[in-house]
Amino acid sequence: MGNEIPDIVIGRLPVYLRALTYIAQEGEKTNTSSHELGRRLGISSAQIRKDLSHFGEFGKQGTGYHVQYLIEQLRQILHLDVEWRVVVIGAGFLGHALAHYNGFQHRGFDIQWIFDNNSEIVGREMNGLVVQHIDELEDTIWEEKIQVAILAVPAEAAQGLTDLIVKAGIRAILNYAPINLTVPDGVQVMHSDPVIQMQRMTYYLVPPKR
Amino acid sequence: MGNEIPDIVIGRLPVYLRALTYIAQEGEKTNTSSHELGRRLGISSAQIRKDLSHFGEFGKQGTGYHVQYLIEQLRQILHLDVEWRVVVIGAGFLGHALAHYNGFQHRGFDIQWIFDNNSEIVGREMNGLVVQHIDELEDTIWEEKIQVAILAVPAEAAQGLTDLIVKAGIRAILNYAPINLTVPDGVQVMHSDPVIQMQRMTYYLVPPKR
DNA sequence: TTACAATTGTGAAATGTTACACTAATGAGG
DNA sequence: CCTCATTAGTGTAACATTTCACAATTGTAA
Repeated sequence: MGNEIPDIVIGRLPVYLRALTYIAQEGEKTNTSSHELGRRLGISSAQIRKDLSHFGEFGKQGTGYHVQYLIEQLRQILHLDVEWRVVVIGAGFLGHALAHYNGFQHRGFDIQWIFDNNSEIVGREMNGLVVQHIDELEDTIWEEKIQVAILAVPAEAAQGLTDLIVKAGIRAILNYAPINLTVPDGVQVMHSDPVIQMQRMTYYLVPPKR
Repeated sequence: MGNEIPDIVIGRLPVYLRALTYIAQEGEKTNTSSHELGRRLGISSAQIRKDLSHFGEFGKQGTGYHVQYLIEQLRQILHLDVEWRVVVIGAGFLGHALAHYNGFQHRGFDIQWIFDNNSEIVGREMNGLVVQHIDELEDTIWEEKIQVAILAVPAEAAQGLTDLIVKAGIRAILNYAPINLTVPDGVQVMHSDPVIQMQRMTYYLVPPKR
């Protein structure tokens, strides 16, 4: 008991949650099984059962899992039963896209601020948000007790801003800058560099002849 | 001999490559070591050496790795010695951001086409590219022998388009739609749903009291 | 009421990954 | 030439993750 739950298990839970949400939306079934989930996700049913078993017994032999109940349980486990307020840092093309993406809503996140250092962009309106000057970033995080940030700035600026926002209280960073960030223990970072992901795929491809 | 190289090893190579590129740009050293790389990336030096040893002997005892040489070797391993031509599917806010991102250049990728089904967007110019109608997608992939695609469309459209582009010859897909794609064997897919990444982090955070 | 198909949760086995610890090579400095 | 600090590559041990396989439970249908 009291074992650490592997990171890799945590990483799959949001995927399960997303798949369950689709099943719920389809509205055809109130129940599902590890086999169905596994088939949809390309994961073995045993792994899904094992993963869930770290947190409790959510299913029923013979009938499987009640979709809505499992969704609620997963949301609790992942701390998504409250809505996390998020700052976006950088209002260039990517920040602009993030501000306009409505997929955060209903999945646990609410983008409430967007910042940039470019005075031509500051003050502009993006999907209901007004771009703030980056000088106000530190105070905003501090005063509003924001814990989650999305970094959408050039690589050169990323580490400096990271140090600043961590000092101000940020505890989770989704980083789009193509650079490896260094953060203190206890601060979560996820990296999202599209080129890294594409380079990972080309290894398996046969290069074009030209 | 002839062993399969683990996916997880392949996944780290692009990260090594990116770090080496920064070291090369800094221009202060022509050589580096597994220890330095590890320190920068938060990875153990033993792991870096082990990973590289799958592909050959690139270093020299006592002196480490020649940065430029290792960069070239990694680019070859990852099939980045030719430039991959890429189609972006979806010219909404995200597609727009991708079209304007110049970070693909010099890292092995060249976005040459962008498609959308919205006639109000088709014909618009984005960073030198003209948005094409999605009806031309299949023929373009086929005729130009494109193997890499970035999907930036709503979830509802993603699987249908995936089936279409795979049939047309696409072999690697970077998917931004918040849905799990099903593809035939031999087709690579990487998923990039920001919400999944954020949900993974909130598990480790203490939720705000409100 | 009984038989049966479906399904979970889980120990144990199998497989995969990382870390350790050591040998051998290298170059710098005396 | 010798010594020493540095470092790669690697076999093996330690650790982590996945898969297997099965008992137990459930609901359905005869």
